[in-house]
Amino acid sequence: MSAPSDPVIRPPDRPLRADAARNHAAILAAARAALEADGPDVALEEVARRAGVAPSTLYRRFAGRDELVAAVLEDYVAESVEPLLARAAAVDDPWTALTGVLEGLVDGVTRHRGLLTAAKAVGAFTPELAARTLAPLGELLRRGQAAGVVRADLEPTDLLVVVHMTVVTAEHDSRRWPRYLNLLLDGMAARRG
Amino acid sequence: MSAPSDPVIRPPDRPLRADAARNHAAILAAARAALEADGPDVALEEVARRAGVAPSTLYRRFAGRDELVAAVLEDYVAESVEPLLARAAAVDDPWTALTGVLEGLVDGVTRHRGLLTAAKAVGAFTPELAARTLAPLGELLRRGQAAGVVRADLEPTDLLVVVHMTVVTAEHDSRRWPRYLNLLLDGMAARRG
DNA sequence: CTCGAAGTGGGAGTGAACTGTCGGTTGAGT
DNA sequence: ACTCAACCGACAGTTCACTCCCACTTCGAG
Repeated sequence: MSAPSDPVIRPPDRPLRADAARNHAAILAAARAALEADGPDVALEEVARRAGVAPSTLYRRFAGRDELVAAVLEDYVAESVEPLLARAAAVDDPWTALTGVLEGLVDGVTRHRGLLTAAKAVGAFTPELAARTLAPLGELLRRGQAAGVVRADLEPTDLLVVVHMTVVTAEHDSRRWPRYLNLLLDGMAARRG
Repeated sequence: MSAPSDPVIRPPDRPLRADAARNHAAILAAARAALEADGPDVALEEVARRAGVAPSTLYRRFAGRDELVAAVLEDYVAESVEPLLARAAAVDDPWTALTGVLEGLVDGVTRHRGLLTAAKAVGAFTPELAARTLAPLGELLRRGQAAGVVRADLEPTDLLVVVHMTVVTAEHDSRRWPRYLNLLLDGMAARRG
Protein backbone atom coordinates (compact mmCIF):
# COMPACT_ATOMS: atom_id res chain seq x y z
CA MET A 1 0.00 0.00 0.00
CA SER A 2 3.04 2.25 -0.09
CA ALA A 3 3.71 4.49 -3.07
CA PRO A 4 6.88 3.32 -4.80
CA SER A 5 7.01 6.16 -7.30
CA ASP A 6 3.57 7.69 -7.18
CA PRO A 7 3.16 9.64 -10.41
CA VAL A 8 0.60 12.08 -9.10
CA ILE A 9 1.88 13.13 -5.72
CA ARG A 10 5.22 14.58 -6.70
CA PRO A 11 7.46 16.38 -4.22
CA PRO A 12 7.48 19.93 -5.53
CA ASP A 13 11.08 20.43 -4.43
CA ARG A 14 12.67 18.05 -6.87
CA PRO A 15 12.36 19.37 -10.42
CA LEU A 16 11.55 17.13 -13.37
CA ARG A 17 14.41 15.73 -15.30
CA ALA A 18 15.04 17.46 -18.61
CA ASP A 19 13.53 14.79 -20.84
CA ALA A 20 10.60 14.37 -18.49
CA ALA A 21 9.91 18.08 -18.60
CA ARG A 22 10.10 18.01 -22.38
CA ASN A 23 7.59 15.20 -22.51
CA HIS A 24 5.35 16.95 -20.04
CA ALA A 25 5.21 19.99 -22.29
CA ALA A 26 4.86 17.90 -25.43
CA ILE A 27 1.92 16.03 -23.95
CA LEU A 28 0.18 19.24 -22.94
CA ALA A 29 0.64 20.67 -26.40
CA ALA A 30 -0.41 17.45 -28.07
CA ALA A 31 -3.50 17.22 -25.86
CA ARG A 32 -4.53 20.74 -26.72
CA ALA A 33 -4.14 20.07 -30.43
CA ALA A 34 -5.82 16.69 -30.24
CA LEU A 35 -8.80 18.04 -28.34
CA GLU A 36 -9.37 20.49 -31.16
CA ALA A 37 -8.75 18.13 -34.03
CA ASP A 38 -10.46 15.02 -32.71
CA GLY A 39 -13.00 16.39 -30.28
CA PRO A 40 -13.34 16.34 -26.50
CA ASP A 41 -13.32 12.54 -26.31
CA VAL A 42 -9.96 11.90 -27.92
CA ALA A 43 -8.31 8.76 -26.73
CA LEU A 44 -5.34 9.37 -24.47
CA GLU A 45 -3.59 6.88 -26.73
CA GLU A 46 -3.99 9.36 -29.58
CA VAL A 47 -2.66 12.18 -27.45
CA ALA A 48 0.38 10.12 -26.63
CA ARG A 49 0.87 9.30 -30.29
CA ARG A 50 0.78 12.98 -31.22
CA ALA A 51 3.21 13.82 -28.45
CA GLY A 52 5.58 11.13 -29.70
CA VAL A 53 5.60 9.25 -26.41
CA ALA A 54 4.30 5.88 -25.30
CA PRO A 55 0.90 5.75 -23.60
CA SER A 56 2.57 4.58 -20.43
CA THR A 57 4.60 7.76 -20.32
CA LEU A 58 1.48 9.84 -20.48
CA TYR A 59 0.07 7.89 -17.56
CA ARG A 60 3.21 8.46 -15.56
CA ARG A 61 2.93 12.22 -16.00
CA PHE A 62 -0.81 12.42 -15.48
CA ALA A 63 -2.93 10.18 -13.35
CA GLY A 64 -5.63 9.98 -15.97
CA ARG A 65 -7.88 11.87 -18.29
CA ASP A 66 -9.20 14.22 -15.62
CA GLU A 67 -5.81 15.35 -14.50
CA LEU A 68 -4.55 15.80 -18.04
CA VAL A 69 -7.50 17.93 -19.08
CA ALA A 70 -7.26 19.97 -15.91
CA ALA A 71 -3.58 20.62 -16.60
CA VAL A 72 -4.28 21.68 -20.17
CA LEU A 73 -7.01 24.01 -19.00
CA GLU A 74 -4.84 25.52 -16.30
CA ASP A 75 -2.16 26.01 -18.93
CA TYR A 76 -4.56 27.72 -21.29
CA VAL A 77 -5.98 30.04 -18.67
CA ALA A 78 -2.59 31.09 -17.43
CA GLU A 79 -1.22 31.62 -20.90
CA SER A 80 -4.15 33.20 -22.74
CA VAL A 81 -6.97 34.28 -20.49
CA GLU A 82 -5.17 35.96 -17.65
CA PRO A 83 -2.90 38.14 -19.81
CA LEU A 84 -5.99 39.21 -21.72
CA LEU A 85 -7.73 40.20 -18.52
CA ALA A 86 -4.65 42.03 -17.33
CA ARG A 87 -4.38 44.02 -20.55
CA ALA A 88 -8.07 44.95 -20.38
CA ALA A 89 -7.67 46.22 -16.84
CA ALA A 90 -5.21 48.79 -18.18
CA VAL A 91 -7.62 50.21 -20.75
CA ASP A 92 -9.09 53.55 -19.77
CA ASP A 93 -12.53 53.56 -21.32
CA PRO A 94 -14.71 51.07 -19.41
CA TRP A 95 -16.89 50.15 -22.39
CA THR A 96 -13.90 49.58 -24.64
CA ALA A 97 -12.25 47.50 -21.96
CA LEU A 98 -15.31 45.35 -21.47
CA THR A 99 -16.11 44.77 -25.13
CA GLY A 100 -12.46 44.16 -25.85
CA VAL A 101 -12.15 41.47 -23.24
CA LEU A 102 -15.34 39.79 -24.36
CA GLU A 103 -14.16 39.78 -27.96
CA GLY A 104 -10.80 38.43 -26.91
CA LEU A 105 -12.33 35.69 -24.83
CA VAL A 106 -14.70 34.60 -27.56
CA ASP A 107 -11.98 34.68 -30.15
CA GLY A 108 -9.75 32.50 -28.04
CA VAL A 109 -12.38 30.09 -26.86
CA THR A 110 -13.77 29.46 -30.34
CA ARG A 111 -10.36 28.06 -31.11
CA HIS A 112 -10.42 25.80 -28.08
CA ARG A 113 -13.92 24.38 -28.04
CA GLY A 114 -12.72 20.84 -27.60
CA LEU A 115 -10.70 21.72 -24.55
CA LEU A 116 -13.51 23.60 -22.92
CA THR A 117 -16.04 20.86 -23.61
CA ALA A 118 -13.70 18.25 -22.19
CA ALA A 119 -13.00 20.44 -19.19
CA LYS A 120 -16.68 20.72 -18.47
CA ALA A 121 -17.11 16.97 -18.85
CA VAL A 122 -14.44 16.10 -16.30
CA GLY A 123 -15.30 18.91 -13.92
CA ALA A 124 -12.05 20.78 -14.39
CA PHE A 125 -13.68 24.13 -13.71
CA THR A 126 -12.84 24.35 -10.08
CA PRO A 127 -14.21 27.20 -8.02
CA GLU A 128 -10.67 28.55 -7.69
CA LEU A 129 -10.19 28.63 -11.44
CA ALA A 130 -13.54 30.30 -11.94
CA ALA A 131 -12.74 32.88 -9.29
CA ARG A 132 -9.47 33.74 -10.99
CA THR A 133 -11.30 34.89 -14.09
CA LEU A 134 -14.47 36.13 -12.44
CA ALA A 135 -12.69 38.55 -10.16
CA PRO A 136 -11.06 40.69 -12.88
CA LEU A 137 -14.15 40.32 -15.02
CA GLY A 138 -16.32 41.55 -12.18
CA GLU A 139 -14.03 44.51 -11.73
CA LEU A 140 -14.43 45.48 -15.39
CA LEU A 141 -18.16 45.16 -15.06
CA ARG A 142 -18.22 47.27 -11.92
CA ARG A 143 -16.26 50.01 -13.68
CA GLY A 144 -18.70 50.00 -16.57
CA GLN A 145 -21.66 50.21 -14.26
CA ALA A 146 -20.07 52.99 -12.24
CA ALA A 147 -19.56 54.92 -15.46
CA GLY A 148 -23.20 54.35 -16.34
CA VAL A 149 -22.53 52.60 -19.64
CA VAL A 150 -23.52 49.08 -18.61
CA ARG A 151 -26.86 47.89 -17.33
CA ALA A 152 -26.87 47.86 -13.57
CA ASP A 153 -28.55 44.48 -13.17
CA LEU A 154 -25.77 42.49 -14.79
CA GLU A 155 -23.60 40.21 -12.72
CA PRO A 156 -20.07 38.90 -13.34
CA THR A 157 -21.29 35.42 -14.23
CA ASP A 158 -23.52 36.98 -16.87
CA LEU A 159 -20.37 37.89 -18.73
CA LEU A 160 -19.24 34.28 -18.84
CA VAL A 161 -22.68 33.29 -20.03
CA VAL A 162 -22.47 35.90 -22.78
CA VAL A 163 -19.14 34.51 -23.88
CA HIS A 164 -20.56 31.02 -23.90
CA MET A 165 -23.59 32.12 -25.91
CA THR A 166 -21.44 33.82 -28.48
CA VAL A 167 -19.07 30.92 -28.78
CA VAL A 168 -21.79 28.46 -29.71
CA THR A 169 -22.74 30.57 -32.69
CA ALA A 170 -19.44 29.56 -34.20
CA GLU A 171 -20.88 26.11 -34.69
CA HIS A 172 -23.26 27.55 -37.24
CA ASP A 173 -20.85 29.90 -38.94
CA SER A 174 -17.38 30.32 -37.57
CA ARG A 175 -16.96 33.81 -38.91
CA ARG A 176 -20.15 35.54 -37.83
CA TRP A 177 -19.78 35.54 -34.07
CA PRO A 178 -19.06 39.29 -33.89
CA ARG A 179 -22.51 39.85 -35.29
CA TYR A 180 -24.12 37.89 -32.47
CA LEU A 181 -21.88 39.38 -29.83
CA ASN A 182 -23.03 42.79 -30.96
CA LEU A 183 -26.62 41.67 -30.58
CA LEU A 184 -25.86 40.83 -26.98
CA LEU A 185 -23.83 43.96 -26.35
CA ASP A 186 -26.80 45.98 -27.54
CA GLY A 187 -28.81 44.39 -24.80
CA MET A 188 -26.10 44.91 -22.21
CA ALA A 189 -25.55 48.60 -22.78
CA ALA A 190 -27.28 50.91 -20.34
CA ARG A 191 -30.58 52.17 -21.68
CA ARG A 192 -30.18 55.76 -22.82
CA GLY A 193 -32.40 58.07 -20.81
CA MET B 1 -24.00 -12.22 -50.02
CA SER B 2 -27.78 -12.21 -50.43
CA ALA B 3 -30.03 -10.58 -47.87
CA PRO B 4 -32.09 -13.26 -46.16
CA SER B 5 -34.24 -10.96 -44.07
CA ASP B 6 -32.62 -7.57 -44.26
CA PRO B 7 -33.77 -5.62 -41.19
CA VAL B 8 -33.12 -2.16 -42.57
CA ILE B 9 -34.50 -2.18 -46.06
CA ARG B 10 -38.11 -2.85 -45.27
CA PRO B 11 -40.77 -2.77 -47.97
CA PRO B 12 -42.78 0.32 -47.06
CA ASP B 13 -45.99 -1.24 -48.33
CA ARG B 14 -46.24 -3.91 -45.66
CA PRO B 15 -47.06 -2.34 -42.29
CA LEU B 16 -45.49 -3.52 -39.08
CA ARG B 17 -47.31 -6.12 -37.11
CA ALA B 18 -49.04 -4.82 -34.00
CA ASP B 19 -46.46 -6.07 -31.49
CA ALA B 20 -43.59 -4.91 -33.67
CA ALA B 21 -45.12 -1.46 -33.88
CA ARG B 22 -45.49 -1.44 -30.10
CA ASN B 23 -41.84 -2.27 -29.69
CA HIS B 24 -40.87 0.33 -32.24
CA ALA B 25 -42.66 2.99 -30.23
CA ALA B 26 -41.35 1.68 -26.92
CA ILE B 27 -37.79 1.83 -28.21
CA LEU B 28 -38.20 5.39 -29.45
CA ALA B 29 -39.62 6.46 -26.11
CA ALA B 30 -36.94 4.61 -24.18
CA ALA B 31 -34.21 6.13 -26.32
CA ARG B 32 -35.52 9.61 -25.74
CA ALA B 33 -35.65 9.06 -22.00
CA ALA B 34 -32.27 7.38 -21.90
CA LEU B 35 -30.61 10.15 -23.89
CA GLU B 36 -31.75 12.61 -21.25
CA ALA B 37 -31.02 10.51 -18.22
CA ASP B 38 -27.72 8.98 -19.26
CA GLY B 39 -26.39 11.47 -21.77
CA PRO B 40 -25.90 11.40 -25.53
CA ASP B 41 -23.62 8.37 -25.40
CA VAL B 42 -25.96 5.88 -23.80
CA ALA B 43 -25.30 2.30 -24.73
CA LEU B 44 -27.93 0.88 -27.03
CA GLU B 45 -28.07 -2.05 -24.67
CA GLU B 46 -29.33 0.32 -22.00
CA VAL B 47 -31.97 1.68 -24.36
CA ALA B 48 -33.15 -1.85 -25.06
CA ARG B 49 -33.27 -2.57 -21.36
CA ARG B 50 -35.41 0.49 -20.73
CA ALA B 51 -37.72 -0.43 -23.56
CA GLY B 52 -38.14 -3.90 -22.15
CA VAL B 53 -36.88 -5.61 -25.29
CA ALA B 54 -33.84 -7.64 -26.13
CA PRO B 55 -30.88 -5.90 -27.80
CA SER B 56 -31.42 -8.03 -30.86
CA THR B 57 -34.91 -6.61 -31.20
CA LEU B 58 -33.57 -3.09 -31.14
CA TYR B 59 -31.13 -3.96 -33.89
CA ARG B 60 -33.91 -5.54 -35.90
CA ARG B 61 -35.91 -2.32 -35.81
CA PHE B 62 -32.98 0.08 -36.29
CA ALA B 63 -29.84 -0.51 -38.23
CA GLY B 64 -27.66 1.07 -35.58
CA ARG B 65 -27.10 4.08 -33.42
CA ASP B 66 -27.32 6.59 -36.24
CA GLU B 67 -30.64 5.38 -37.49
CA LEU B 68 -32.09 5.21 -34.00
CA VAL B 69 -31.07 8.73 -33.12
CA ALA B 70 -32.33 10.01 -36.44
CA ALA B 71 -35.69 8.36 -35.82
CA VAL B 72 -35.97 9.81 -32.33
CA LEU B 73 -35.15 13.26 -33.68
CA GLU B 74 -37.64 12.95 -36.48
CA ASP B 75 -40.21 11.86 -33.92
CA TYR B 76 -39.45 14.83 -31.70
CA VAL B 77 -39.65 17.36 -34.51
CA ALA B 78 -42.90 15.98 -35.81
CA GLU B 79 -44.47 15.79 -32.39
CA SER B 80 -43.23 18.94 -30.68
CA VAL B 81 -41.59 21.38 -33.03
CA GLU B 82 -43.93 21.37 -35.98
CA PRO B 83 -47.14 21.78 -33.95
CA LEU B 84 -45.49 24.68 -32.17
CA LEU B 85 -44.64 26.32 -35.45
CA ALA B 86 -48.15 25.70 -36.73
CA ARG B 87 -49.72 27.31 -33.66
CA ALA B 88 -47.46 30.34 -33.96
CA ALA B 89 -48.45 30.82 -37.57
CA ALA B 90 -52.02 31.33 -36.39
CA VAL B 91 -51.14 34.12 -33.95
CA ASP B 92 -52.10 37.57 -35.20
CA ASP B 93 -49.49 39.85 -33.70
CA PRO B 94 -46.16 39.18 -35.44
CA TRP B 95 -43.98 40.04 -32.45
CA THR B 96 -45.99 37.84 -30.11
CA ALA B 97 -45.88 35.02 -32.62
CA LEU B 98 -42.14 35.27 -32.99
CA THR B 99 -41.26 35.55 -29.32
CA GLY B 100 -43.74 32.82 -28.50
CA VAL B 101 -42.20 30.37 -30.89
CA LEU B 102 -38.68 31.17 -29.70
CA GLU B 103 -39.70 30.65 -26.10
CA GLY B 104 -41.41 27.42 -26.98
CA LEU B 105 -38.43 26.12 -28.89
CA VAL B 106 -36.00 26.95 -26.12
CA ASP B 107 -38.26 25.48 -23.50
CA GLY B 108 -38.56 22.24 -25.42
CA VAL B 109 -34.96 21.93 -26.43
CA THR B 110 -33.64 22.53 -22.92
CA ARG B 111 -35.51 19.40 -21.98
CA HIS B 112 -33.96 17.38 -24.80
CA ARG B 113 -30.33 18.38 -24.71
CA GLY B 114 -29.14 14.80 -24.82
CA LEU B 115 -31.12 14.05 -27.93
CA LEU B 116 -29.94 17.16 -29.71
CA THR B 117 -26.32 16.55 -28.80
CA ALA B 118 -26.51 12.98 -30.01
CA ALA B 119 -28.25 14.10 -33.18
CA LYS B 120 -25.48 16.54 -33.90
CA ALA B 121 -22.87 13.87 -33.24
CA VAL B 122 -24.34 11.41 -35.72
CA GLY B 123 -25.25 14.02 -38.31
CA ALA B 124 -28.98 13.54 -38.01
CA PHE B 125 -29.72 17.14 -38.91
CA THR B 126 -30.34 16.62 -42.57
CA PRO B 127 -30.93 19.58 -44.85
CA GLU B 128 -34.52 18.39 -45.31
CA LEU B 129 -35.17 18.40 -41.59
CA ALA B 130 -33.64 21.84 -41.25
CA ALA B 131 -35.73 23.13 -44.10
CA ARG B 132 -38.92 21.89 -42.47
CA THR B 133 -38.36 24.16 -39.51
CA LEU B 134 -36.64 27.00 -41.30
CA ALA B 135 -39.47 27.59 -43.74
CA PRO B 136 -42.18 28.39 -41.15
CA LEU B 137 -39.63 30.23 -39.05
CA GLY B 138 -38.65 32.35 -42.01
CA GLU B 139 -42.27 33.16 -42.63
CA LEU B 140 -42.70 34.39 -39.05
CA LEU B 141 -39.60 36.51 -39.44
CA ARG B 142 -40.80 37.96 -42.73
CA ARG B 143 -44.10 38.97 -41.13
CA GLY B 144 -42.31 40.69 -38.29
CA GLN B 145 -40.07 42.56 -40.64
CA ALA B 146 -43.00 43.57 -42.84
CA ALA B 147 -44.72 44.97 -39.75
CA GLY B 148 -41.56 46.88 -38.88
CA VAL B 149 -41.08 45.33 -35.46
CA VAL B 150 -38.06 43.16 -36.28
CA ARG B 151 -34.69 44.27 -37.52
CA ALA B 152 -34.54 44.00 -41.29
CA ASP B 153 -31.11 42.42 -41.46
CA LEU B 154 -32.04 39.23 -39.64
CA GLU B 155 -32.22 35.96 -41.53
CA PRO B 156 -34.14 32.77 -40.74
CA THR B 157 -31.03 30.91 -39.63
CA ASP B 158 -30.37 33.69 -37.13
CA LEU B 159 -33.44 32.52 -35.28
CA LEU B 160 -32.04 29.03 -34.89
CA VAL B 161 -28.79 30.53 -33.71
CA VAL B 162 -30.68 32.59 -31.15
CA VAL B 163 -32.42 29.48 -29.88
CA HIS B 164 -29.10 27.70 -29.62
CA MET B 165 -27.53 30.61 -27.78
CA THR B 166 -30.34 30.72 -25.30
CA VAL B 167 -30.34 27.00 -24.73
CA VAL B 168 -26.70 26.92 -23.68
CA THR B 169 -27.40 29.39 -20.90
CA ALA B 170 -29.39 26.64 -19.24
CA GLU B 171 -26.11 24.91 -18.53
CA HIS B 172 -25.21 27.72 -16.16
CA ASP B 173 -28.61 28.11 -14.55
CA SER B 174 -31.52 26.13 -15.87
CA ARG B 175 -34.11 28.68 -14.80
CA ARG B 176 -32.66 31.93 -16.06
CA TRP B 177 -32.83 31.43 -19.79
CA PRO B 178 -35.76 33.84 -20.23
CA ARG B 179 -33.48 36.57 -18.96
CA TYR B 180 -30.95 35.88 -21.66
CA LEU B 181 -33.54 35.39 -24.35
CA ASN B 182 -34.86 38.84 -23.50
CA LEU B 183 -31.36 40.23 -23.87
CA LEU B 184 -31.30 38.84 -27.38
CA LEU B 185 -34.83 39.92 -28.19
CA ASP B 186 -33.83 43.46 -27.20
CA GLY B 187 -31.20 43.30 -29.87
CA MET B 188 -33.54 41.81 -32.43
CA ALA B 189 -36.32 44.36 -32.11
CA ALA B 190 -36.37 47.09 -34.75
CA ARG B 191 -34.63 50.24 -33.58
CA ARG B 192 -37.21 52.85 -32.67
CA GLY B 193 -36.92 56.18 -34.18
C1' DC C 1 -60.33 -21.76 -34.36
C1' DT C 2 -56.34 -22.98 -36.78
C1' DC C 3 -52.07 -22.57 -38.72
C1' DG C 4 -48.27 -20.37 -41.18
C1' DA C 5 -45.65 -16.41 -41.02
C1' DA C 6 -43.79 -12.60 -38.56
C1' DG C 7 -41.66 -11.37 -34.63
C1' DT C 8 -39.20 -12.09 -30.18
C1' DG C 9 -35.92 -13.46 -26.36
C1' DG C 10 -31.64 -14.18 -24.87
C1' DG C 11 -27.25 -15.79 -25.02
C1' DA C 12 -22.88 -16.54 -27.01
C1' DG C 13 -19.50 -14.48 -29.59
C1' DT C 14 -16.51 -11.26 -32.58
C1' DG C 15 -13.96 -7.32 -33.10
C1' DA C 16 -12.73 -2.74 -32.14
C1' DA C 17 -11.47 0.99 -29.14
C1' DC C 18 -9.72 2.36 -24.73
C1' DT C 19 -7.88 2.58 -20.16
C1' DG C 20 -4.50 1.52 -17.21
C1' DT C 21 -0.41 -1.68 -15.63
C1' DC C 22 4.11 -4.22 -15.68
C1' DG C 23 8.89 -5.49 -16.46
C1' DG C 24 12.80 -4.86 -18.87
C1' DT C 25 15.76 -1.12 -20.99
C1' DT C 26 17.77 3.46 -21.82
C1' DG C 27 19.92 7.60 -20.93
C1' DA C 28 20.24 12.05 -17.90
C1' DG C 29 22.69 13.84 -14.25
C1' DT C 30 26.39 13.63 -11.02
C1' DA D 1 31.07 5.29 -14.73
C1' DC D 2 27.15 4.38 -12.14
C1' DT D 3 22.49 4.78 -10.72
C1' DC D 4 17.88 5.67 -10.69
C1' DA D 5 14.27 8.41 -12.99
C1' DA D 6 11.94 7.96 -16.91
C1' DC D 7 11.13 5.52 -21.00
C1' DC D 8 8.92 2.06 -24.21
C1' DG D 9 6.23 -1.80 -25.92
C1' DA D 10 3.34 -5.30 -24.84
C1' DC D 11 -0.57 -6.69 -22.75
C1' DA D 12 -4.49 -7.59 -19.36
C1' DG D 13 -9.11 -6.13 -18.69
C1' DT D 14 -13.29 -3.56 -19.86
C1' DT D 15 -16.91 -1.80 -22.44
C1' DC D 16 -19.61 -1.51 -26.24
C1' DA D 17 -21.53 -2.19 -31.11
C1' DC D 18 -23.22 -5.32 -33.69
C1' DT D 19 -24.18 -10.41 -35.42
C1' DC D 20 -26.05 -15.04 -35.40
C1' DC D 21 -28.88 -18.55 -34.06
C1' DC D 22 -33.07 -21.09 -32.85
C1' DA D 23 -36.72 -22.40 -29.91
C1' DC D 24 -40.66 -20.00 -28.55
C1' DT D 25 -44.62 -16.69 -28.76
C1' DT D 26 -47.94 -13.80 -30.90
C1' DC D 27 -50.40 -12.03 -34.64
C1' DG D 28 -53.91 -12.05 -38.00
C1' DA D 29 -55.80 -14.02 -42.40
C1' DG D 30 -58.93 -17.41 -43.86
